Amino acid sequence: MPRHRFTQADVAAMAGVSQSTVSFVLNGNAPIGVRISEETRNRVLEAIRITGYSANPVAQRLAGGRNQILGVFTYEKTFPRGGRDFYGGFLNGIERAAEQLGVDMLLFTSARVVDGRRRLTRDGWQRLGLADGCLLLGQREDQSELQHLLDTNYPFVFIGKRVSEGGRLPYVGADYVEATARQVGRLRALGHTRIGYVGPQGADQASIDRIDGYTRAMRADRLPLRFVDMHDAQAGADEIVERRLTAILVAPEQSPDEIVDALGQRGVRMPDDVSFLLLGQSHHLRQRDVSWSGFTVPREEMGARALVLLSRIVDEDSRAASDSRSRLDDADLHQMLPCPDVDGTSLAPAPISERTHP
Amino acid sequence: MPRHRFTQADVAAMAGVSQSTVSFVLNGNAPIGVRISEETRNRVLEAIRITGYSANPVAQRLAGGRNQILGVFTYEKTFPRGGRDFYGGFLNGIERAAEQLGVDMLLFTSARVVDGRRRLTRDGWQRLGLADGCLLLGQREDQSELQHLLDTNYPFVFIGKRVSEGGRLPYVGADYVEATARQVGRLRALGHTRIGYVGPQGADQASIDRIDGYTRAMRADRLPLRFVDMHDAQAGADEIVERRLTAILVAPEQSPDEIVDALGQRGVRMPDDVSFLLLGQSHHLRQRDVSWSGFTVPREEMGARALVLLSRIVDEDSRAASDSRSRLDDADLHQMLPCPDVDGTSLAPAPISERTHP
DNA sequence: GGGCATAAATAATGCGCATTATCATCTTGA
DNA sequence: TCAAGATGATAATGCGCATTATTTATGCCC
Repeated sequence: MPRHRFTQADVAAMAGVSQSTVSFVLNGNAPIGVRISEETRNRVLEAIRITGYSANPVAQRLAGGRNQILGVFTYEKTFPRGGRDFYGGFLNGIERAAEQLGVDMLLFTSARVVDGRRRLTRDGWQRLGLADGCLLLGQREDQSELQHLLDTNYPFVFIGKRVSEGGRLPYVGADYVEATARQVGRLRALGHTRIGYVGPQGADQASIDRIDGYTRAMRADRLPLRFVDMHDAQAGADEIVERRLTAILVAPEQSPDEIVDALGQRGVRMPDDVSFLLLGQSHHLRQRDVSWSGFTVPREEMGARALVLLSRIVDEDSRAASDSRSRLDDADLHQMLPCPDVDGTSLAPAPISERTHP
Repeated sequence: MPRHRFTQADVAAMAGVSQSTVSFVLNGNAPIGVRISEETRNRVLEAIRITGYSANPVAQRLAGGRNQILGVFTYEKTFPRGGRDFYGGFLNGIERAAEQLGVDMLLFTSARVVDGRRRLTRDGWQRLGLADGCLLLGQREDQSELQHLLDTNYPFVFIGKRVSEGGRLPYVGADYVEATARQVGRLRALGHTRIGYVGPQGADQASIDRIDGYTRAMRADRLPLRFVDMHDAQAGADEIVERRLTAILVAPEQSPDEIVDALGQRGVRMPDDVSFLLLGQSHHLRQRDVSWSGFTVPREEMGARALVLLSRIVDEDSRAASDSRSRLDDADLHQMLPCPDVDGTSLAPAPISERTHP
């Protein structure tokens, strides 16, 4: 039999006051018309100290309050499997922030899985209510789900840029556009002009932004775009050789190893003949010992910032009634973090031949 | 304004019955004296289908029911940091099981940190009540905390063997004793006799069990024990050379790399001169490319089994009143999983010289 | 036709808290 | 002197559900 834990009523009895008084003391913010004298306040606090009382988070939540739980919903499986780690970095940052904020993390592992992806269905949706708010991670969110989120005014934050829904989706993203353009700059500075791009051309924001950054930077320098199809590593390698590319920007979905292998078979060496810049960390857990140049996505920082933002949104919501003006502006709600460069061993100056005959 | 979600009362109204009837239909188990006709039952179910009703887990919990949340408490930080990954494998298995059981995972990241370790203090303790039960991971649990857990009858399961508290702590552990003894057997079969042990001699169960397995196996073969102090890698390497050891069992807390390096400097090669068997996976995230022989701890399996066990305990508890006999016996409550051998490149037959002159 | 099981359900209660409405007791000012 | 505030609190309510106690038919036996 679960022994009775101290409740506000217990504390109240000990302090000789009513339960509501205890609640007011605890929450600090007594509504207009309710006042607690300093003397009573102290008696209550003393009783709390003695009993070691702490609020039952379930009851808090049911009564419409906050319960210091923030949820994490991932559209794919949360933990690394099959050699791919999508969320590790983010979770790290989230945990760090959660610790600092003093909140617990709820992973929605119960959500129904459809086509290998978790869905926020009607029943799954209701479970979100367990937490004060929720972080959303992953690519394949569903339009109707988003609409529902917005409709119900449930606090949430995306990790990763989201432009749909008229910019009403709060997110913390990585600035792929700027970072990718910057990589082109690095290559230009080393004399490269024949710069290719390898990566998916999908509709996900990361792909769009990387390609955008590549396209803009190349156009600004009046260089021709060279998209290499790496569906087949051998054919792709042939194409790279044929077009005499001296540098490749590689999206992390693509395993750069294979390309390097295929090029190696053709006598083309990395980085002397072809430089590689990786546009973010590889998702593949086991990489070989190559240290790639390129940029990294500040995943930890993104996770931490997202949780902090979510926490702020939750706070705002709870005092929305009393304090009309929202303190969260567009810059808070839509954060783009810079992606720092990485200096590895896959970047070298363009071959002399290319520099003399561009 | 969070739009009103469907409640049992809504469903009841639609079906023309009372809220309690809906509750009974949902839970299936109407108490003695309460009966619901098939016809009413169907009407309720139909209303549930139409509304898409699903229970509010918070209310469920407050009312003393279960809410399909299982907690995970780690004494160290949950996610990998500082190059060490303590829990990754476990979490993987836990998540898999959670998905199958249809429960959400709550990570108690809010617990107060004392001396770099999370503590289950009075306030942290109350928060456990958010979940139906909780898994405990990590080494440094506190005696009084354990007592409290037992006193309150809160459902929990340890990951990792626990022998204290008179065997009343449920756990899922790895059989280090058998696995370590088996490693001695592998070495014996290859002609080794001068077998050393490198690892902490602490009071944690894993160390105790590994040393126990080593000691027993060596004694059974009437071989002398050789504990090597690796506090200083150089001194340790000297000792290995001096004692002419041909094989070393290494606990994973110890980084085997350093030992091999130190030995290499003395012209002693792995595995030709000295074989190494690793007693479990290394916690160090970045290892070099050596593939160690030894055994692995089935962490995923442990995590999954522990969650399943926890779930069963929770279920038992809820029907403890009606069904007096407990269906969980000692073998359920104290599971030891075998640790499969790993064939790497660090194991070789004993040098000829040692075989002829043992 | 009164007592009495049985069937089929509902009403009522409480979980622990936040919040709203309400109530006493003092001041003041005119 | 008495209404109008101000002060300091309490009582009451409801969140959504599980559970216990109670009620209302209906058939059946003697």
